[in-house]
Amino acid sequence: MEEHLEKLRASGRKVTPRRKAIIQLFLQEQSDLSPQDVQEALSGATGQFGLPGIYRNLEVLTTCGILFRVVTYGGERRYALCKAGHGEGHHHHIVCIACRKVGKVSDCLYKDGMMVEGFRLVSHVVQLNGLCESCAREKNDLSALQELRQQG
Amino acid sequence: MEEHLEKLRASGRKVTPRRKAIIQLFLQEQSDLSPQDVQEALSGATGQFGLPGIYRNLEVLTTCGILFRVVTYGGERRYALCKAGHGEGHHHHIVCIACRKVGKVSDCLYKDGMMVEGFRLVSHVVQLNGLCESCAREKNDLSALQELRQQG
DNA sequence: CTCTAAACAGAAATAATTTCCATTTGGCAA
DNA sequence: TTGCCAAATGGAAATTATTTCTGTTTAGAG
Repeated sequence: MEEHLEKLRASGRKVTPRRKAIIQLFLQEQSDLSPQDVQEALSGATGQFGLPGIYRNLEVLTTCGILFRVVTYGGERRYALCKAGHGEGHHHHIVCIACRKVGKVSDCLYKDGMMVEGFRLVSHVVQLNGLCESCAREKNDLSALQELRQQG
Repeated sequence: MEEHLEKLRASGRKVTPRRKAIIQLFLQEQSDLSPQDVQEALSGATGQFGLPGIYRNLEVLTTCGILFRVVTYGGERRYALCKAGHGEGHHHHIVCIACRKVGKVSDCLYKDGMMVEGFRLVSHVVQLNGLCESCAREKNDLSALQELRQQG
């Protein structure tokens, strides 16, 4: 937790109860969450959480590198805790399709500047989906995979 | 155009004036388009195009491989003409950040099944952004790049 | 030419996201 | 510690995006 708050301070933002509650939630839930998920999870506990505030805070937490926005082909808005430490540079994430655990991918196969099909690469969006070690051991049936393969 | 209509027929869908008009639009505009862009472009020409119909058709055209949905970190809904021919398998696209030209990336560096950071890769989302040959020649000033680098 | 499943039109419902503004608060400076 | 002020909050309301529904039309097989 403290390491996350440090990122907030480093970017000149305030540490507020709301932000701590949201970070706490992401720490508990190991999955990625939509703004609606966050509202549902936090409502009741600490009074009401309005969606506007949640949007604002998810945005702030993403800006200062505490969360990242998961990329899907469907474009749904979902966030997860960024696994990179403060100051670490370019990286991507890989999400386990079974347990939603998030891993950090430091050495991306694509490097900005490289040539691809006649284009010079300037930026790239990469989101990997896979099975983490423990889930891979459990799931030797591939049926669930097929289902999830298309989700991006 | 005909090659696109063939994809429609191949998937058992009907070739309708609406669908032809949408494909035609994407053929003219070389950029990627949102449903709203499509509505604006097509309204007036052939009477009214309601957004519900546009959503439906963009979805259909995507399903049968004529369009693809561009992936961005922001999650906006934008479509572009798929560069892959009928029956071609797994591929990604690279978009020129200057002229929006789309290129096909057939041999992705990531392969499902490979191991990445302890995960077994099941699916992956890749969207590349770069400069096509002609734009790269023009733009030796990097200022525009910086601006676009974050867009995903 | 007929018939039928698929497509269309568009109103309306729903859901997602942003804007606004009055009130409160974290954290720095005195 | 206390006070200040920019930043954060709360929540209503506006806006925009997306889906659902229903009755009508049409592409294209036979």
